[in-house]
Amino acid sequence: MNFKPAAVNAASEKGFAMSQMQNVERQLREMILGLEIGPGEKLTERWIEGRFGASRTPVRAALLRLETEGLVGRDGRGWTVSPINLAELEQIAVYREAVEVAALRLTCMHADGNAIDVIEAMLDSCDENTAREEWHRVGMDFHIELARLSGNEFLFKAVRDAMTRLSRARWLEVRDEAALGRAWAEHRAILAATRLGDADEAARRLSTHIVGSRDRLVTSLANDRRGLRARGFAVVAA
Amino acid sequence: MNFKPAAVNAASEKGFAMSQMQNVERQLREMILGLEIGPGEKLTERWIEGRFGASRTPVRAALLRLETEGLVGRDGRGWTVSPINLAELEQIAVYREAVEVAALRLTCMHADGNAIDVIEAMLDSCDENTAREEWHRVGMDFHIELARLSGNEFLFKAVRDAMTRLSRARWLEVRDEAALGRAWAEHRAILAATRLGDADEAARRLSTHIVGSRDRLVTSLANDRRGLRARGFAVVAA
DNA sequence: GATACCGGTTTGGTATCCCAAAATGGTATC
DNA sequence: GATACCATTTTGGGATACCAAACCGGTATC
Repeated sequence: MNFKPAAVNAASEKGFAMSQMQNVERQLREMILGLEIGPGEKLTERWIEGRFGASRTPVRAALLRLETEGLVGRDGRGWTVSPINLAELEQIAVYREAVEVAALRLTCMHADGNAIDVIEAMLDSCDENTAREEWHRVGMDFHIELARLSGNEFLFKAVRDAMTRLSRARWLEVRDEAALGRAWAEHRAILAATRLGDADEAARRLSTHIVGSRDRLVTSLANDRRGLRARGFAVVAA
Repeated sequence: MNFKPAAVNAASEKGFAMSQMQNVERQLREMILGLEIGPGEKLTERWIEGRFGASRTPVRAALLRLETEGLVGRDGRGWTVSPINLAELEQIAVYREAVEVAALRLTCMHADGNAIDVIEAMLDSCDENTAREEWHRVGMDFHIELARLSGNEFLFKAVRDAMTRLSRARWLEVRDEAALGRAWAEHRAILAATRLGDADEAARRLSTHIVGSRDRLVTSLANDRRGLRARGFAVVAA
């Protein structure tokens, strides 16, 4: 029987036909990033199949794609949601710094005021009434969109990929209002230097921002490991 | 019928059990990188299925993986071997420079003489009697292994991925003996600076090497576009 | 109580079948 | 000769059936 109950409706989003594979991939990614499925949890193709009303063929394809994003991994024969790995987070920070700084330097060489205005507007859209989740999302998009301005597809994808991998950890981070404010100030300073085309200054500020961000993140997670463990989240030490 | 004729034998390489997916992926990658299937050529799942004696399920899985490597891409509904894209090659050079330099700087901070000896021995293994194909392979492995020494998995994978994407283009490049000698000299100079832990010097030489390499590559391919076209290879302009 | 063993169950890997959409090729029309 | 049109074939997307290996629970043995 080729009857697909609910998934096919969810698929047609604004009349946009989506393949089952894309559906499963998107929904599963959201569940993983939204921590609806905890880091370290086991996944079976059959569970996913039942959960999303798709057969194993698209499920399998989606898993293969998510594997390349580092969101799921193989555990022997089966599938596992990737645990939070502190050592990996530190390595990603180094990687991020390399690609983001390179992208930013490129951008500074042909800074486009309008494009920078758009990014600044993103930052402005967050105020004290904004949900924590939104701050989180905008904080990542800032880096991603900034990298996009470089015009280099590879640097852009590298940054986007790195942010995706950091996403869950950053969501788990206990962040106070002050830290968020500091981050936003740093974002604005980076933008300002970029607008002026001052590559060295922008690069320096971005590096500092990334390193500080990494330190706060790793410290927070290391301190809260007990709490995370209690929620059933696998956390691998640095 | 679940009978698998020859593929299963090729699979057990030194008693090493390999899944059909891995088999198809590896063989197809080799055919693409070895230009046995030309850039721009159309692929059908059914052709691959028949060619390697595997069913469509592992074939599709392999294609999905190769897609993330950039070796195949989607052309509407079907699959295509990625064409040689000059603009992309230039972007990859920028990307490479960012990640390779970052990796090299890390390596310089904890330079391991023995590890560097191993890489130098790789270079030494090439002489006037060495096949062109071997020079080609060692030239890539030099960069990959050097990146591995950084200890950063992400930088390493980024370099490996970049070299894979450059591989076919470099193989197509018309390279004279002199250019090869110059490249090897640059490799040795980079190693020497790295051995001394002179990060700035090593980084400078690596940057120069990459930029020079890019220029020669793009120029060569642009000049030879007619010849490549004649061989049935799709080449997209910068 | 710990452990080794065994049979049933689950699960990923694979082959195969069906379908709708897209490509193809031949034909009639202008 | 070019073009629009229709029948046929091909092809990728998806669903399902089957298998071998891994997993699990219970039992017997020490």
